[in-house]
Order: sequence, then C-alpha cells, then structure tokens
Amino acid sequence: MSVRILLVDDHPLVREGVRRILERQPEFRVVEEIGEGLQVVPLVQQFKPDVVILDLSLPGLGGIEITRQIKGLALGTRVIILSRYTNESYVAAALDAGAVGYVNKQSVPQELIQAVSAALSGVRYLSPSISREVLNDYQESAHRRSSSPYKILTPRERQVLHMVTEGLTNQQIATSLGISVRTIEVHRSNLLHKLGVQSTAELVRYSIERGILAPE
Amino acid sequence: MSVRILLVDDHPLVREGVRRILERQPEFRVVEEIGEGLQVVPLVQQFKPDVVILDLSLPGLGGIEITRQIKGLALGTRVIILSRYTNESYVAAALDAGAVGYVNKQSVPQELIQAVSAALSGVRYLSPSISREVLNDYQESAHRRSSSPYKILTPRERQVLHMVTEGLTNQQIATSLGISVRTIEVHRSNLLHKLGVQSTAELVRYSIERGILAPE
DNA sequence: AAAACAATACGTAGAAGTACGTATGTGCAT
DNA sequence: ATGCACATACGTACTTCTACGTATTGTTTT
Repeated sequence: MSVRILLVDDHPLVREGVRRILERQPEFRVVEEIGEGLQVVPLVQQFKPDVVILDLSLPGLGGIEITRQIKGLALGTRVIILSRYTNESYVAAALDAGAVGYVNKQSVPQELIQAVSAALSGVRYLSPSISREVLNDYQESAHRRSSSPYKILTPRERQVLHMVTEGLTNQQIATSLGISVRTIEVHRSNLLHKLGVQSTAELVRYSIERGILAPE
Repeated sequence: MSVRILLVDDHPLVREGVRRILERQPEFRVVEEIGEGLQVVPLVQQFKPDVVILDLSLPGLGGIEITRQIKGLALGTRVIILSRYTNESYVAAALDAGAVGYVNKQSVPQELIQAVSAALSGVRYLSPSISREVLNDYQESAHRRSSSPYKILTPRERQVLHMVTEGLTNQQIATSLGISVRTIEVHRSNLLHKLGVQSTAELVRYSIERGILAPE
C-alpha cells in the first residue's frame, strides 16, 4: 500500500533531503515536488496525494493559504507543515488552516517519518521543540485566531514594537506617547505573548526580518 | 583523488539534500557534518577538509565569523557559503571574510557541484541569481569596508554579539561558553562602547542591518 | 623588557525589563 | 443590556542589563 506524497519547498536542497529521508520507507512515494506556491493546488488536484509536505514561506502564495485551499478541495489530502518557524502564531495559524502536523526544520529527520505516519493515522503531530502549550492555547483561543501574527497586534502594540526596535527604553516610549511606563510594559508583555518570543532581541529581530509580513 | 568536504547547516534536511547531491560525484566525500556554529572550527582543525560548505545562519556562531576563523587557520580550506540570503551586504561580508563561493539555496543543485569544482580550481563562484553588480560593488567599496566598526571587535566580542542577537540572556551565553556571567557583561559593555550604542535593541539592529550576522 | 591587547572575573549601584496578578473606562458589536 | 477588545494603570516580585570601577593572567607587539 503506497503512500503518495507531494513535496513543496522552494529550496531544492531541502526537497532532496526530504525525498531521501522519505524514500527510505518502502511504502512512501514522492509523486511530485514543486517550489512555487501558485502551482501547488493544481498539482494536488492532478495527483490527489495522500500527504502534502509543505513549507510556509513560498514564492507566489503562502503555505497557510495553500493549506486552506487544499482543505477546501475535500480530497482527504493531509497537510504537514515543514518550517523553520516555531512560534505559537505560525503553528496555530497552520493548524487553524487545516494542517494535521507541524515539523520544525531543525528536527531530526526521523520526525518527518513520524509526522507522516501520524497523519495517516488521523493523529496530529507537533515537533517536540514546539511547546505543548502551543496546542493548548490554540484550542482555547481558536475563535480569535488570525492568519498573520502581525494582524493580531493592535495599533498601539505595533507602535510600541516599532519604538522598541528603534532602541528606545520603556520610559522613553512612555514619554513619547504620553502614557505611563507601566502601560508600555503591558503592551510589551502582550507583544511577547502574541509573537511567541521572550526578549527584546527577538522582538527586534521579528520587526526587522519580516518587517511585518508573516510567511504568507 | 578525493575531495574532502565538511558540511555545516543547522537543518538536517538540508544536510541530507546536500550530501545526496555531492555524493553523486565519485570524487567528492563528505567527511563530517555539523549544525552548531561553535563546533565548526575545531572540526576543521581535526579533519582539515578541502572544502567547507557553510550556512550563514547557525546557532552559536555565525557563518561570517566562522569563515574568518577558518581562513585564519591557514590550512588552505576553502569556504563556500550556501545561504538563502542573496542581498549584497551578506554576499560581500562573506567574500570579505574569505569565502570563495556563494550559492543561493534556491539554486538548482547542480550549482553546488559547480561551486565546489570552481573552488578547487581557485576560481570564485557566485550563483547567477546573485547580481553581477554585487561583485562589482564589492570590489569598488573594499576600501570602505575595512573601516567597519565590526573589524575592531575581538573574536570573543563577535561571538557574544551573535548570541545576543539570537536572543540569549547573559546567563545563557555564559553557560554556553563556559565562563562567568560577569565576563559576558564585560564583553557586552565593550560591544556597546565600540559600536557606539546603548541597548540590546541597538546591538541586534547593528548585527542585522550591517549584514554581518544573518537574521535567523 | 615593556607596553598593549584580549580574556577572565569581581564589587557596587541602579536602571530596565519580564512575569504574574489586579483593575477601570471607552467604544463597538450583538 | 451585555460581552469583548483595546487602552490605560497599578501591586508585587524578580530577573536581566548597564555603568563605573577594580584586578590578574596570558599573548602579542614594539
């Protein structure tokens, strides 16, 4: 009984690595591979794979939206996300969109096999490096979920994030906005939680790297 | 005549892919692979590979600094950068540090073979997707680059800067390097002074915006 | 040999940030 | 009217970081 897999990542080297790992399992077969986001859904319709292994950051169309569209096809195709992003917002967004698994690219290759097997058994799989809390929080707050971490930030939070990135202290930001430093601390705490990070450095990196664009 | 290659990328899947492509060439041999930045230079000293294929974004110590240190070993080991970043500052920084090739991770796998062959012939290789302008700009502005504040940093300071940018606390960095948190504070203070900044946010921005340390 | 540099480490002090919890007021949607 | 999101703010506790100063040891340069 062959498991038919479609492989989606814009880095050919990653596809090579994934194909190599999957094909060590006699029952797994990579029926096709592609790196361009816009071509994924047509390929799913054509090949009707059992499983799609899907990167979040793709040219043309993001992994979250692709996941939604695959789910909308109602072919029973399961989507496993393979991504270097492990923060709560992205994991939750992917699960919300219909992914049945989320594997951290830094994981040991064996996890990929486990994720595919779990998907076929109808069990959700998360890399151990992704906190158990992520799943719990996801289930508790599903109704609030947005597809983009930045979109879940309030206007004030975005302002504060910007000023943190500029290197201003909480007191300087408070002075600039005409509010209490205690309120800045609240916004900061909210930012840390919403973006799934734990330090100023990570906030700054978040700002700069994505600008603000989530991997979609 | 065997070409001995050390493979460095924190994503096991990428290492699998690269290994698979390289080992299709009978004369290429991957003698070792590693994902942790701090362990690369000791491995180079141990194995004395002909070529190191090196990702820019690594935990513990960045690819640029590693390239410098490998060059400093004077073993004749050639460094080829394999990165998803193609912008000028990263390419230039890598070349400046002593890399002899820069391959875009989105390239066709055949480019990797070409880059290794070019390196062995003493020829510089750049992925075609990297503009010819990058190389020209690099040559024209080499004299400006030498005055970069980064040059005045000690190797230890660069290590600490990298880890600060990763979001680690002083205590975590101390533990990782096996020294006192008080020493980390000293290095940090020196970094702030040498780079003329006053906060963690500014250190992080410096790292990222100067393209010296690739974003994670 | 002496000086400079790099790495290591500590004392003292205070600023700055994170975490957990509490609360109120306003505006908007149901 | 009620509930929710947002903005504002505080109490308590602690961690983390910055600033200024001290010191020793080893290595390299002059």
